[in-house]
Amino acid sequence: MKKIPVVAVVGPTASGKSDLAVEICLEFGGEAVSADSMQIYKGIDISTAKPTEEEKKGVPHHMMGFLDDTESFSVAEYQRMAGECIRDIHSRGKLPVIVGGTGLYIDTLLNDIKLTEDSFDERTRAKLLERVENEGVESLLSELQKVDPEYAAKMHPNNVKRIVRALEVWYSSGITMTRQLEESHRESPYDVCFIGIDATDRAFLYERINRRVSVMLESGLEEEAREYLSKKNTATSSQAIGCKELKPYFDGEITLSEAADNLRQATRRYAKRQLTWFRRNKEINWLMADKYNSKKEMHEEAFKIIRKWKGDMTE
RNA sequence: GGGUGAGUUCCCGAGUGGCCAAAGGGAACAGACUGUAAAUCUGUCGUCAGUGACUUCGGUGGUUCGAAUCCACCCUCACCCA
Repeated sequence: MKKIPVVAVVGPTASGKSDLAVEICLEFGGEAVSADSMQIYKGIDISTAKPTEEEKKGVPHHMMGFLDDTESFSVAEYQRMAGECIRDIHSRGKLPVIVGGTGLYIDTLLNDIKLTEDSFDERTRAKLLERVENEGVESLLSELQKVDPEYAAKMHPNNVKRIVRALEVWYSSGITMTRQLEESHRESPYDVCFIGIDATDRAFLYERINRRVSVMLESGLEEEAREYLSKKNTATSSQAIGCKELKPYFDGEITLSEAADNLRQATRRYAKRQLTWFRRNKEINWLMADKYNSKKEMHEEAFKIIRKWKGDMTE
């Protein structure tokens, strides 16, 4: 079976992914598919740094701003929906360009990871969490040791979330995490050209983040956060960096400038984690943003990589 | 000018004679990550060699077998009285 060609633009927040993706779409006739766990939400446009209509330059962007921020979302749904987008774009003779910083979403989508059926069970999870409260994690960890010693060995006792999830998978589907991990890998239907943006000097990235936060504040982040926080959003979106950092300021606990500093710091730490995630993907062609004199120069470099990849494919 | 309190490793902050390279937290760096992932978890964190050595706790000098911890003087900061 012939694989679907896909370009993936990855990297830490504020590195210039959105920009590059738009230029790639323009150059190669593509459409963007966002791979961002927060940009899927409606509203919170400023805090999630969604590209504006102007910045999109007429390029269609999928998987962005379609979900109400009171709703939860998961990788599985992302995988299914984004997969449909890719097939649709490809069927129309266009090049799908995945852009985003959510490593889990990207890997799950592009490696076509097979997720366990029926392994998502809120009630089981709630029960397990309750047991953590009453019995302590150790009890659950030793239970996991019995059903899946291999996975349990990798778990640190503080890693409550993963221990609980492993047991949740086991009780709801009868499959151990170790088995799930083994069986999840299958032949990907995509031929991916990965472009990553990083910088030789971390400070370069951090400065960009700092600046971006200032711009967000100037563009009305405060208002957006007030509005967002006024609603009840217990779901996935409340984890987003942006509104939650401003809350202590609204509550009068800290000053605006302190909140802004916290926001910058949280974003920098996030960028660091993104880098850690992407660095293990050896297929990524890294572009060092601080090595180029202009955006255009970096974009040209990306084009070159893509042309070569396309050439290799048709051979 | 007088009085009181304080100065600790990048930051905050414990430590009041040996068990102190110095608790704890933060930052930073590195790593993990398979249905909450912008979340969550882990490791390192004075220097060098890797069971040891060396340099640190405002400065200088002293007491002591031994000091971040005690004494003297000095410097800086905060508050109070003038």
